[in-house]
Amino acid sequence: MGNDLSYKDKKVITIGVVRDLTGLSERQIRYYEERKLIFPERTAGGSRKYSFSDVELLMKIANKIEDGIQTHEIRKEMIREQKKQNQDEMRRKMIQGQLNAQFGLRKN
Amino acid sequence: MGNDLSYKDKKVITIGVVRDLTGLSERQIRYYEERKLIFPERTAGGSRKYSFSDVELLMKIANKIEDGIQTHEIRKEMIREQKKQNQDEMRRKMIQGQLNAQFGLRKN
DNA sequence: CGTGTAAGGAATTCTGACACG
DNA sequence: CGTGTAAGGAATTCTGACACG
Repeated sequence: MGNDLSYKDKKVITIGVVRDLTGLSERQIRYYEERKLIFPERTAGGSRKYSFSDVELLMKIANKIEDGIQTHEIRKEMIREQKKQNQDEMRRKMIQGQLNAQFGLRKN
Repeated sequence: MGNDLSYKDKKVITIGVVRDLTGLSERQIRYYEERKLIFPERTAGGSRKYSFSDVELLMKIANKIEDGIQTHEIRKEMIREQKKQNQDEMRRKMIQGQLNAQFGLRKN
């Protein structure tokens, strides 16, 4: 079933609150976006909006940076993980598709 | 076990986003606070912060207002519900206490 | 009673740049 | 490379008040 995109992934938190939640500076938070590690949405007026998932991700990123890993490396890691997840999702869907074809109408 | 106070109840959403999420005006949102129906937290600078629960509650409130119910009535309803919940919680705890006393150490 | 609005000010956020290392 | 900072401007939010009904 398609994930609800419930609270955890809704982009509703402005950068100031994210700063307070993570302890990072706004500069850092914006920089990680520049390096394509994080992707906030924007309000009509142009302010960034983050989700709780983003907040968690930011803390993971901050930890890696503290360990001396560069943003470029972090990005590659993230892309790798993303690919893997996509594959898993693909497999899951294909198997479900097979089952549906043979035993019918269980709507994904 | 004490609820995690996870995403749903964390006060992190500024009034502008709440406005967009609920379709209410900022005026309405602030007024319902004045009438003690909703209790946002504040940032260091004094801006209001709401939770997803608050957003849901606001929409319920808005529905009741549309039905012609006055804020004072809504407040009484809410207090009634709150009392009931407290009682239920109290009973639950007492029963748990009894069980612990007789059969020991299952930590709530 | 519930809501809109104009008013003035303060807090928030934005971008692009310079600095350091 | 990652981060701090001062700069100027725009968007956001706040409060108290007047208005209407």
